[in-house]
Amino acid sequence: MGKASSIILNEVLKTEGLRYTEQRQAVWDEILRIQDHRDAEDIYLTLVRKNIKVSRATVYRTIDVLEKNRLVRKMDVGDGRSLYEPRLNNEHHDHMICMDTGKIIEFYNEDLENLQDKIAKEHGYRVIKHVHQLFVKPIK
Amino acid sequence: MGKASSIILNEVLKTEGLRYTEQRQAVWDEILRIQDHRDAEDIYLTLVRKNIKVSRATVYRTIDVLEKNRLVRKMDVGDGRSLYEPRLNNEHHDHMICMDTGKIIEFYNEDLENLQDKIAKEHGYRVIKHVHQLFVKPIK
DNA sequence: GTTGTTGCAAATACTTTGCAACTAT
DNA sequence: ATAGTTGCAAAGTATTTGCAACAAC
Repeated sequence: MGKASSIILNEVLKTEGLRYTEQRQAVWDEILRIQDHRDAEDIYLTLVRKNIKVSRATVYRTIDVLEKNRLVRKMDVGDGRSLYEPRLNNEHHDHMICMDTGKIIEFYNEDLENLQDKIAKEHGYRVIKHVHQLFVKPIK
Repeated sequence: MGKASSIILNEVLKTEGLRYTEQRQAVWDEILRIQDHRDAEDIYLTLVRKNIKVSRATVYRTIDVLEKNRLVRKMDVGDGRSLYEPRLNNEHHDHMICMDTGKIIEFYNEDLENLQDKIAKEHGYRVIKHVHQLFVKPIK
């Protein structure tokens, strides 16, 4: 990947007091390259096929760091594993999952966000984060 | 449990072409008894402590049947396991999870439901089910 | 050179499954 | 009698961890 991705990564590693390694860069590059929702195994296998020396353990460990530093977003599909996607800017979105095709559509709706805050507030809480997934089927 | 719970269960078993057994009744009774969000292990252990002859396998198998027939609702907390709660009527609700205490608050908001339908529709889909969890902290 | 990082394989946590014994009908 | 159900232990799936070899600084 380009220079940009290593600058971003380096910044995160510095704030965490961690070292820069090929493996960490490779995992981050791979997540950036295909900006889709992928599981750890998929990322691992893609790297292995590219002859990059990396292990599953390192993939998981790196994703943890990236997630903690908001470079990666983790999402739970409900079938055991987790999917990951890059957080390019700080844009937030929720997911619609097509039950027929498995396609994942991202959406964002301001009213929805506000409504959640309002509901939480009515109960004396404030929303720190949320999980919102619509399992849908095509109309017709 | 009373007669009511076995009538409900029997109906489900009949539509599924399954037999009525002590174990299935015991699992369903236990879920009904404590109407809270509990994991499979908790349900299993409670039954064992009551000297009811049941296995983990049967607990999981029974929950599957109950879930498929909408007597039980499954919810994913995101930490690996699933929590289950009875679906007494057909009432639907979402969850607010307190990040400080782990307390789970149920909520239902009509506007929220409608908004989701509207968003899906705009993308050419209709919502079959959804997962909506707010991870919250107390105000002040 | 020191300390963090890696890969490996074993461990973990939750859930599912094959199969022989058992039980509802 | 027969076909479905159970318990057990083994297998499965996704992820985490201990540790010795290795690499970054």
